[in-house]
Amino acid sequence: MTPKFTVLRVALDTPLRRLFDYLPPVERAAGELRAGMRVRVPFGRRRLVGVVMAAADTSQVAPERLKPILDVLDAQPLLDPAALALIEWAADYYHHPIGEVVATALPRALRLGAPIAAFEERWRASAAGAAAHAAGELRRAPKQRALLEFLLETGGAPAASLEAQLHPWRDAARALAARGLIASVEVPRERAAAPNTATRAASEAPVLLPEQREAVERVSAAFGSFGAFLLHGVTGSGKTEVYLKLVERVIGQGRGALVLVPEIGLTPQLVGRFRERLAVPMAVLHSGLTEQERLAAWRDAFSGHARIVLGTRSAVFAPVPQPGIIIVDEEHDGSFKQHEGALRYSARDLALVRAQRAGVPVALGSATPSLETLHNADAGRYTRLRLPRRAAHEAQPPSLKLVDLRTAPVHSGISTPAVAAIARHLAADGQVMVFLNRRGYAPTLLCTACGWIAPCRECDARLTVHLAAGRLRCHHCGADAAVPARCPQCGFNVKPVGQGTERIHETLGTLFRGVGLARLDRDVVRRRGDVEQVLERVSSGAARILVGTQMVTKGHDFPNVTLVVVLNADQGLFSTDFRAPERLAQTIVQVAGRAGRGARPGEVLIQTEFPEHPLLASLLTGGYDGFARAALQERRQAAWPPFTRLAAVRASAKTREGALRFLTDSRASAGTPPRAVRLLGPVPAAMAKRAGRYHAQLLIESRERAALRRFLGTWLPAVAALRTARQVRWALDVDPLELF
DNA sequence: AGCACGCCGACT
DNA sequence: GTCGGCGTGCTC
Repeated sequence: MTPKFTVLRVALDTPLRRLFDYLPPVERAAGELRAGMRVRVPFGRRRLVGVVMAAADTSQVAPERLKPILDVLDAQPLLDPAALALIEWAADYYHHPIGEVVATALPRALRLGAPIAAFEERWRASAAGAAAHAAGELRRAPKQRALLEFLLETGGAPAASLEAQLHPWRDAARALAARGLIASVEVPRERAAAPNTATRAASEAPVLLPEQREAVERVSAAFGSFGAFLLHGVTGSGKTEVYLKLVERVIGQGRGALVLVPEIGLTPQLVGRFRERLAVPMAVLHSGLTEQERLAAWRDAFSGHARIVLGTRSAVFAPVPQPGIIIVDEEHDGSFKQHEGALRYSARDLALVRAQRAGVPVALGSATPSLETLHNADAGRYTRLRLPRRAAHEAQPPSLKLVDLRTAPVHSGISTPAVAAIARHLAADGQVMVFLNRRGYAPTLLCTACGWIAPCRECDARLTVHLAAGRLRCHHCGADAAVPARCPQCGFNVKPVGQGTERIHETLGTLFRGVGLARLDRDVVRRRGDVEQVLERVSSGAARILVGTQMVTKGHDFPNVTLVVVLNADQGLFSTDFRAPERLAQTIVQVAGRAGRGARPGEVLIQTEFPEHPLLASLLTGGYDGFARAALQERRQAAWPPFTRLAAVRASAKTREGALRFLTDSRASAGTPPRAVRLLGPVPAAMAKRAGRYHAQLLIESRERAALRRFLGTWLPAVAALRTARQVRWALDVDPLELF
């Protein structure tokens, strides 16, 4: 029987956990509409852009309440079936309203209805225009004459270049067009992404080590079908060369590649290497782009013009027609997890799902794989490929040593042995990297008389002293105040206590006069290109000591760095967060990996008050593998992930009670949860007050992924419907990375 | 989330 | 007498 009518199920950017049914647009056949196309629809009093997820011939909604679609925005689906499947999977797995997942997947411009097919307005002179010009007309209209001349000389130009060169030109154009002397047309935009200017041919690529070749072959053998690979290569082992080779092969087969990287602003070198080696257009997506740039990159990827999409977290949703491989570089990096805002997703995990749906291999690369990934490799779900050696010939793994801060003399945060080592390496013509995960001058401003400590009014935190700027700043809410000259409590002297990168930089400057110094942290890199400038000072040798935070650990390759000093390994040794040891080990191994990448051997000094701590001991004797084995054992015994599954409901409110009340109500609405599921809490967050709001969380734990999913599926709609839910900001975080 | 409707306080 | 506070309800 033929259906009486067709409805389109549309995803709309609202927190409502359902699709909305619409009638086809008037005077258009429903058959023209396909899943993945954007439509404009009436929604209450508003008009919204949504995405058609499916067509159906019945609706739960009474027919008289169905409204017709106003407009169809796409001629072709903006989201292909694979993208829709990924979105549906994410909505289901993260228990998130599908409309918001769709919104997360699209750049803002497309969400608001911008066309994906890129057309531009081009102007050209007509034959009449040429004749008029030849006849010397328009003598009394200089603007019009200039425009006409310009168009005749250039043979036509896009509106954008007229805007740039002849502004104002619109009135003149209108006048000329009215006389038929010039005309405008909408034509397909010229390609935005220029092909990479490959300066090194593939044949000039470095010769791969046998294990690199093996990795390339093993992954290549899986082309055309799903397979997950862990590319576990020590720092400096040449993972990037493996990626490049794989991408090159995929491109050679006429397919595309998706490459995910952590925070791209910090790894300009990787983008550079792709551009240098692969002579195809590449779309680069990261958070530093303007909306226009993001849209342009998306268009390039969507049209198939850019065959390589390289981007950060949200690029996991970017279109890649005919994908051949997905690569996740530094898969352990926390920035793949979105832990704020509406949809909290792991781009690494979604990359696996996407690869599976697309039937292509996915390669997860890291020198310090996450314990989850190692566990999956152990369980045989991922194929483990090892790169145990450094690729640069002669490069040796660095030697790690601890400096016992209980016995070694320390001045301004740097121990005497560390100072001696720095002097030694500088004398031997080496470069030195000093790592401290704390920016600013000092973490505390203290009154020496009464013990007052500068607090943040809005957070349970101390203000950090930024001396050069003369400001006190909160690193949690951004609060900013002048450094007081005297204690506001007793009027006595205040002084900065403790060490930040700014102060260490200053100290090193006095200890090593005349030696070039550079600093790399969020305070010194404000604008685009700042990171490159600092890195350039290091690679050129102008700076011989680099002081920095986490930023220095990210993939930069400085062959002359022979010494790395970790100033304080102790934050994280005794954290309540069960993932803190993993993060600390990853940071230490990553920063240590910056040493000895050239011909000379590297040395790593780690300052600690707890040299006998098991984490440090296992790192020193067994390296990251040894640490990971021990840590996984502990996780198993303590029943933490990856041996159990976690989710957290996080809430914040203007009062502590408000946040806790909502979570208590949430817990109550669960009734008696299934046996496999446990609810823990609610508890206030470790730093309960942040930016003037009080944070609390309720933890959900289960031994079975499926049981957790089922429970959340029934419980969450009830939570969302709670009366108290309206009075708080809340979100579900599935597979949370940080517990606080 | 928006956006409206709907009842109770301090002001043009 | 109104402007506007946020509780409640609805969106195909």
